Amino acid sequence: MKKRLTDAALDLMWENSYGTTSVDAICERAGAKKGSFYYFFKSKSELTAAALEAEWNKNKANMDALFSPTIPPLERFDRYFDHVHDRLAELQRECGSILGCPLLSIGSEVSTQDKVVRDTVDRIFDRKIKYFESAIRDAHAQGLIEAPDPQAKAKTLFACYHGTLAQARIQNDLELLRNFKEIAMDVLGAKPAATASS
Amino acid sequence: MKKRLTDAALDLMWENSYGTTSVDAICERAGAKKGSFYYFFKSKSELTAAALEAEWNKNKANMDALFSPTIPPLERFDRYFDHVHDRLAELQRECGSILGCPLLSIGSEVSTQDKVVRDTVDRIFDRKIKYFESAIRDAHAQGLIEAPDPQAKAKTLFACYHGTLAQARIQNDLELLRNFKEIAMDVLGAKPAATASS
DNA sequence: AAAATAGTTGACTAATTAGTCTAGACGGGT
DNA sequence: ACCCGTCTAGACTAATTAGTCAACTATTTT
Repeated sequence: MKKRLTDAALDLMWENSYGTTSVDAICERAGAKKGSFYYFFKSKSELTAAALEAEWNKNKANMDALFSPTIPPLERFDRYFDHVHDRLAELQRECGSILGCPLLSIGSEVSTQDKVVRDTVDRIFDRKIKYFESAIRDAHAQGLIEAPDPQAKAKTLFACYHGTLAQARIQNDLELLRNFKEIAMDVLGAKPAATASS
Repeated sequence: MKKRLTDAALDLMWENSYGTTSVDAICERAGAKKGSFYYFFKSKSELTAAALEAEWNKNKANMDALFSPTIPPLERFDRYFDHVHDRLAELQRECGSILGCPLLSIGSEVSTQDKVVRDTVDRIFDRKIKYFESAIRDAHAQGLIEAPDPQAKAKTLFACYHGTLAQARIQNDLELLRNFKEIAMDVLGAKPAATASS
C-alpha cells in the first residue's frame, strides 16, 4: 500500500503538479483511505519525498546498466537519451502530454517553500550527475573529448538536458528531445565521428 | 490598479508558485478587493497570462538594448547573462532565494493544465529566442563561431541557460550562474579569445 | 444637472483542502 | 481463546479556495 501511494503520487504530480495533486486524489488512485495515508506518511510533503526516492530506486538499476563502464563512454549518453526519449513518448501515448523530468518540475515548483522535498530533489540530482561525470571522465581519458574539469562539464550537460526537458514539457513537443544526442555531443565538444564506428 | 494586480501576481508566483498563490493573496498585496480583481480579469489564469505579458513588456526595451546590433555579438550574451545574474542577486537580497526564470517555473507547473498560460509562456519564449538567434547569426557571419543553423543553436543555448536557471532555483545557488558566460561560449563553440579584446 | 460609464466594495457561496481521530479489522504469537 | 502490533475505515474539522453579486462611488460625457 505504501508503494501504491508513492506510485500514485508520482504519477499524478508528474502529469499535473505538486500543488494540484490533492491527498484525496492520491488516495483515490491508490485505492487507499485517508487513514492509511497518514498512517504511512506524516504529510503530503513527506510522501512526495518518499515518492521521489522510490522513483529513483526503481530507475537506479537501469541507470547503472546504461552507464556501465563496459559501454564506450559517449555511447552511454546516446543510449540514456534514447531511453528517456522512448519513455516520454510512451507516457505521451498514455496521457497526451510530454511530461519532462518530475524532479525538475516538482523541484522548481516547491523549492522556495518545502525544504524536505527540495533537499530530496537536490540529493537525487547529485546522484544522477555522477553518471554523467564518470562518463565524461572516461571519454576525456580516451581522448574523445576535451574535458579537464569533468564535474563542471557534467553539470553543464545536465543543466542543458534538463532545460530541454522542461521546454519539451512546456511546448508539449517531443521533437526537441529527438536529436538531443547531437546537441549533447556538441556541448561536450566531441568530434562527429567519435561516437559510433563510422 | 490593473498594473498593481499583475505586479503582485508575478511577484508572488515567481517567489512561490502559481498553485500556492491565491487570488486573495494577490489582492491583499495589490491593495485591491476581490471585486476589482474580477472586474479586470475573468480568472486567475487570465491574470497570470496578463502578468507574464506585462513583465515581458517591462523588459523588452532592456532586451533590445542588451542585444543591440551595435554590440559585438558574443558580448551581447556576456552582458545579458551578467544582467540576469545581477537581477537575481538583487532579488535574493529581498526574498532570500534564487528565483530562476518565472516563465519556466510557471510554465512547467501549469503546462499540462492551463492552455492560456501555457500558450503565453510559449509565445514569450519564442520572442526571447529570437534575440539569441540573431546574435548567433551575427557571430557566425563574423567568423567568431561555427553555426550553420543559428536557430537550432539558439534553442540549444536557450535550453541550456534555462536548465541552469532552474537548477539555481532548486539548489538556491547563484554560483551556478556566475560563470555561465564561459559555459555559453563553450556551448557556442567560441574560441576563448573571441569575446573580449584580449 | 442628468446620465452613463468605469471602477470599487465586501459579504457571500459552494467546493475543496490538509490533516485528525476514534473505532475497528486482520493476522501471528502465546 | 486472547492479546498485540500493524494496518484500514471513513466521518469529521477548520481553514482556504476561486469565483459571484448587488450595491456603492467616482469620473466622465452629454
